[in-house]
Amino acid sequence: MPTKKPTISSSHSASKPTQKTIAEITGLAVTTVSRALQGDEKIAQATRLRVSKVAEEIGYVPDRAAQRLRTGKTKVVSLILDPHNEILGFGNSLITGVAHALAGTDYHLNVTPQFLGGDPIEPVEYIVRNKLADGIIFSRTRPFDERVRFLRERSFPFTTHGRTEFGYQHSYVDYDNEKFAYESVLRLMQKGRRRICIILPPNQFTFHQHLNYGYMRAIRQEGLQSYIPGGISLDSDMPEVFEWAKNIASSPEAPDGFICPGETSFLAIANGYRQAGKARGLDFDAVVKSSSQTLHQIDPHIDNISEDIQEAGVLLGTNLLKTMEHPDGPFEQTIQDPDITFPSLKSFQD
Amino acid sequence: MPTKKPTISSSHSASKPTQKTIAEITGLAVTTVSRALQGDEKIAQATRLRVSKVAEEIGYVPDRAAQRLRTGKTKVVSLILDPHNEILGFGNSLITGVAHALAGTDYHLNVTPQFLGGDPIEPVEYIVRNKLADGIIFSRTRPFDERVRFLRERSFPFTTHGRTEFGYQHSYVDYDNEKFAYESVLRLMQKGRRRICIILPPNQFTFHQHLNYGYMRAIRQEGLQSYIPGGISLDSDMPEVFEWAKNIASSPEAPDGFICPGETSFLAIANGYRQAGKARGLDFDAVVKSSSQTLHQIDPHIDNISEDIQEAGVLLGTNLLKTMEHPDGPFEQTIQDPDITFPSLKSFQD
DNA sequence: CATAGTACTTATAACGTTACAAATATCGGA
DNA sequence: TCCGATATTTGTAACGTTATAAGTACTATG
Repeated sequence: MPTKKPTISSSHSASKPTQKTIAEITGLAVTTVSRALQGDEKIAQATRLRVSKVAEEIGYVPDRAAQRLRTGKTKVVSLILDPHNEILGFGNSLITGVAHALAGTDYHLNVTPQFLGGDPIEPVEYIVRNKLADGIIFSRTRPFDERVRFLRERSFPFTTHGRTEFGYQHSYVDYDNEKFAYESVLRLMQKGRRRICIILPPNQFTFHQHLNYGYMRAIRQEGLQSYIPGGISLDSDMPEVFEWAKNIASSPEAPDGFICPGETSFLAIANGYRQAGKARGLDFDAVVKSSSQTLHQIDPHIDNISEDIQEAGVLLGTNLLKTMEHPDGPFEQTIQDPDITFPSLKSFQD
Repeated sequence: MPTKKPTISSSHSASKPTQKTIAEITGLAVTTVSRALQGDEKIAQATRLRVSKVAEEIGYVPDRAAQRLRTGKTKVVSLILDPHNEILGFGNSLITGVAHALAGTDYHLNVTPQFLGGDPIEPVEYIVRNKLADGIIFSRTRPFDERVRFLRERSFPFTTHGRTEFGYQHSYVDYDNEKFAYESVLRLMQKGRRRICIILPPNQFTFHQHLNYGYMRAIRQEGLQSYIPGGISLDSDMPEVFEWAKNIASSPEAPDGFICPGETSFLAIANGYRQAGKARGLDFDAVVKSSSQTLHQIDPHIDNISEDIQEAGVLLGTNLLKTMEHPDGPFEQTIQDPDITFPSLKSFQD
């Protein structure tokens, strides 16, 4: 007789089924059930099948708290949401992307918002201290990012959205902002623009450098005039940018080409110029980096290079999964290539 | 001698400090430490103080997995993010709001994205089945919402963003969409508009009814003409709405007033009309419900009634906390009052 | 000085899982 | 038939916490 008779004991059917319940039904030991569910090769295939069938039938789901206590693994990934991501669905796309990458694994996604004005290291420290996740994703890296240093020191798995300039490697996903800026300048020149202005992010961020390099490379190469506004950044709010644009528009040194690595700065600038009586396409042009469909849907003629944030989320998720599996590298490093497909100049004219 | 001598044992300072570590240092039993940390009045105040001082010193943090296993409480709140929330920072504001409400409590926020096209009950069932949270927040309720029914049957704490029409009470936060629609009609009438069109959400949602009631009430009361487009809803994407608006704009029955309970539908309509040669302020007017600052920043003259989504998040969070504390009610029910302050008609003219 | 009450502390067990070491069953070959 | 190897299963303990019931010491009372 290959199996002992099922021991009909008092407790199953009531309350939540556990491995113990399965053990009682199958007549196996709890250990065996555990290992069968893990797919351990050392357990007879017949047993594995029988166990998972019973598990299925009685609706067994493993207790994450118990697994976590025993194994030390949370099976959670934390995404730290930057307050600057609030604009135009950035955060949502990122979340959706990461969630997609995690779907099918047994990892859950935990979103920790970083409050405006708080030190960026805080949520990271909190997660590590309280062991709330097995891996962390965060964005807006700086060249010598404190968070990267912190996590690396503790060998805590992470992936960043954005690069750093440390001497060592780590997992990241980034957008080729240098190419974006470079190509944008060329596009504006192609349209006959000569005084090219770029709205840069605050200079502590790595992607400030990348944008700047690409921009300056093209400016120098083509012998154009550069214009980098002092008081305005990608993080300035719209009214501020609007005021600035309105003022500069009527000055003799008014730029005639804008590179906007964010949708809102474009909107503010376009409005400022319009307010000053200057029309886009006539008095100035702009290339915009958009992370949503909104702008393109408002006006498909806007020169727009899109950054696929949801894809970035997927990449961040998969890179982090790999990093958690092999904590000592090789580190997955992915650069998203800007998709440069402008409306043709001809069709734009009519 | 009131305290035993600290037992210097092998293990503290290495590895993660636990209650056991504190017990060894203070010479108390683990149970006492546990109860002291919980602030149990039965433990001498001196002891409580001493324990928390030591805990502080050695950087003790409770192990959430162990607490969860023992108590059955996850101390997690799940926010289910609807894919339709992706537009214009809605989801982010909600997250930030809930996070604010939870800050200072020992609850963590877990964001579960609901994938587009998936059954809305799925994430709810999943969370309940796997006991991933102690309470759930979700949005876009229907009059007889399956999720509400499901959770209520199992007495699982939840708060909804939006009302239902069940005979029983539950905790919710909602926006007074009826008032929004009603006041919007009046505003458009005040501007001389007579053919008023409203873009409604798909009719399975409760807030479709509320918007419709408010709208119809004002339309009838003032003897205006109503226009509810058939093929278009608040969830239609921009190009679709744009096409529709462009077509209707040049027909004899073209509405001259629009109520847009979402920013993107306004943008699409305004573009469609413009494309058809019709100008806002001249040929038509619109009242928009905005959940971000973007629109207002683009043009402060747009008649705009704002819905404070972050506040909604805070309310949802606090309501849920109360519900979890008192699972049998009374249920916190909050209606957000639309802030109706239009630019004055005079100043709009110049 | 015994007694009851009060103030405070503690041992034990348990939550559900898995790692480890050990036991048992099965099989092929001598 | 016995032996060793292989296949499979199992008992025990532990992860860190808290609920329960029980303990001890001290204080007030008569």
